[in-house]
Amino acid sequence: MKIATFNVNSIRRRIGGLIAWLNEAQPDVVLLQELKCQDEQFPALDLSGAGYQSAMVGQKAYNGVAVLSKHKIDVVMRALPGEDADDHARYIEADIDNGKEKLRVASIYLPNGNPIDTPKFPYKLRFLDRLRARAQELLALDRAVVLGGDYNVAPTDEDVFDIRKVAGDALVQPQTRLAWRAIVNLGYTDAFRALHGEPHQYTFWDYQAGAWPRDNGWRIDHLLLSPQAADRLEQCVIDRDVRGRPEASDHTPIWCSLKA
DNA sequence: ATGGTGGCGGTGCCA
Repeated sequence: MKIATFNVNSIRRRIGGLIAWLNEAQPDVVLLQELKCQDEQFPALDLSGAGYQSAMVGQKAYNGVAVLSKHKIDVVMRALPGEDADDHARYIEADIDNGKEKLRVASIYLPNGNPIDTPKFPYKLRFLDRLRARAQELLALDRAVVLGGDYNVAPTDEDVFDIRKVAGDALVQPQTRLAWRAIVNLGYTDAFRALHGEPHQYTFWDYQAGAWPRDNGWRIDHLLLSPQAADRLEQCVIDRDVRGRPEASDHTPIWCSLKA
């Protein structure tokens, strides 16, 4: 079972490249973020033509998350509980049933949180706390759970190109990292870090200031695994070359494979 | 040190 997460930065701009990558990588499940479209604009037909069912939560111009799957999708939730006033399309949770097993997944687009002296930062921290509460509930399922997405969190200084240049950024604040660890410490495994110790392995490079050619990146897209999923973890790979293609997203896909 | 890019939607907001 191969599960990927990919912030596409507009599904309509990226649909051609996305389908090309789906055909190559052949993931079973894909968690998408930053669709930047309303429900009726989502290219479900193109995706079904490529062999993927889809479930999504759209929003005009901003945010938007989806689950794609070769197997049956049963949507469990279309928003993260805990803040009724939050109308951003940032969370979708679903069961994937391949006939042999049921996998619980969520596609998460965490708030960026910049600048940190505005209400955007406390919103990010509240979202992280709400996610911790949901992640705790999901552990009670005693099943394989994969919480994937753009967390907008660089967990350590080794996960950014130069901490000195980005020290004031919401993605590296001590409070942000503390809230991230509160989720991990419930018993979730950062799939990439479980298998790779190398520093400076990135999933996002800004469009600005030549960040990609300079490799000025950030590791902020993550796959968090419940114990039952972590037991089965086989591989975790950042498909870095996708970022270098024409009309690329500013993020690149990362995927993990779980043994049967 | 500074300015630099991209997406949406049709102006500034967001990243």
